[in-house]
Amino acid sequence: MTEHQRQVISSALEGRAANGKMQRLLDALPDDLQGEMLGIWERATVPAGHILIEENTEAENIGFVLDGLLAMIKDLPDGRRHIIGLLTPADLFGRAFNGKSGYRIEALTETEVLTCPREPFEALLVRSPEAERLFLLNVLDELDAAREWVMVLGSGKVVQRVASLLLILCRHKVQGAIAPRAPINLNIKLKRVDIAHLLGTSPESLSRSFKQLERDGIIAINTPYDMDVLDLGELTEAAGNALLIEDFDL
Amino acid sequence: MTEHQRQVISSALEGRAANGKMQRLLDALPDDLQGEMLGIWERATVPAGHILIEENTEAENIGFVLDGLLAMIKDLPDGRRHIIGLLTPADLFGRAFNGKSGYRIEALTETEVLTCPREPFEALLVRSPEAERLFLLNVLDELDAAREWVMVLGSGKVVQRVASLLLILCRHKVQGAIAPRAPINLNIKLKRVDIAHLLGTSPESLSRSFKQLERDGIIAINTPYDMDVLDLGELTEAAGNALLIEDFDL
DNA sequence: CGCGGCGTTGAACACGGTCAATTCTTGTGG
DNA sequence: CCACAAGAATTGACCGTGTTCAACGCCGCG
Repeated sequence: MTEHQRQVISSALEGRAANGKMQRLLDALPDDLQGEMLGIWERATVPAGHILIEENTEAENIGFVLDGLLAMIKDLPDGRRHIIGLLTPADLFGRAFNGKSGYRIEALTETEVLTCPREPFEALLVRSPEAERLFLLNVLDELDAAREWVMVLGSGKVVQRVASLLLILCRHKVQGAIAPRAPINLNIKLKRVDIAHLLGTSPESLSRSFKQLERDGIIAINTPYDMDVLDLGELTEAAGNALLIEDFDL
Repeated sequence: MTEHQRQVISSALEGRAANGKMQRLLDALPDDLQGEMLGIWERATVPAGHILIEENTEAENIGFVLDGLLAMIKDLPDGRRHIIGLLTPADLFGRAFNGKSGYRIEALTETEVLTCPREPFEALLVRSPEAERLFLLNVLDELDAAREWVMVLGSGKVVQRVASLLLILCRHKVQGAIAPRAPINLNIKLKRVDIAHLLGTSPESLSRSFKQLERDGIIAINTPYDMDVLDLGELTEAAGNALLIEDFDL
């Protein structure tokens, strides 16, 4: 690894949420591959609304989110759109080994990403079982996340889905920290419309659900993008499913 | 590989839907590992209703479906249940490398499976990059399937979800066969209640949706478990989303 | 023959989607 | 700094869809 490469990466990671994970990923690689891995990545800043991977194309790039928020989006023939999942810092996206994508990747906010061409990335995975193992674990996590969404969307009522979303955000926020008794402050970076598309509902219904949770004393809404979860237990209750409880040591 | 092992496996695969895939998986392995892989599997027949992997436990087994139908099921606190996904012949289940499972695996019909202890399976994947690659590809497929469900469940109307389900079943049935013009006969092995839990709706709504599709001339219902898809194009239309169209060469 | 599981049908009601109007916020230019 | 415009969120009213509850028909089985 050249000094130049080290600098590119360390400056890219500077102060980013994705820093820790990226470091762990790199450390798990054999020394000689670390340099190779670093050498193929390039940093980019994309504005909100930018499309990183088009639907139904063989994606030629693999990406790694440093900062910001991306979404996997599917447009329906009737003009509606559906958000299949979110990509947050430290998430990988792109379709290594996996053909064309059935949805597109779009930036919901201005986003910092590392990208690299698919070919050398795949080649590196093929050559390095360690790298492939890391990638496999990453895919397994994505699979869990996707199944979790299946559960959330299967739950009938909208309030339950909203509660579930908030729970997931909470979990993401506290990230293994010990039992959070105090209110958890959430900084939502999604517009109401986007949340609606994510939960398969309308902005109007969302608004009502949020209000209901607030009336029930479960959350406090400061601005549409800033709210506090007052009672995690009640929130879990409101979600109606037994998701994620074990992730907080209540 | 001993002659005995060959016989165990070949008799297990005899006439099974999973035969082709299993053979392909084995062929991709280096010779010396084929025997090892075969040696750890054991065949079992489980009755409908049997639970193969309990929720929230570290699953000690990996499984491979030979025949029948399994489901990933999550029980909700309010007594309702939700089916997250189905496992059909040639599907792998269990949680290699992946900790405890958030749902349980239950047999919906009498099912034939191959099972093996998790430890040696993982060990084999670690030792053989080829095996790991196969596993990775399998997980990637599961991920696609899970995301597909996310889309299906996100679509508002029940008829659309039902149509989507039928489409998926059709695709599964014709499996790469060339353009099916004639009616496609579907043999549904799911009870109405199970379909309801899978689609996040009620049996009553299901019944009405099926009837509507029949009234529209899209399907013909012979018995609740036996129906013909008369017009694949219309069915796709009714599904409302652009899923899977490219999978049939219409 | 009667019982029980399963699927369907019908009616009443609740939930959520849709449309329209209003408020709040944000960003722009005077 | 204020006025104004555009976008976003909320609120309210209405209506379609789906859930719920109940009753009925259909088999398969004891």
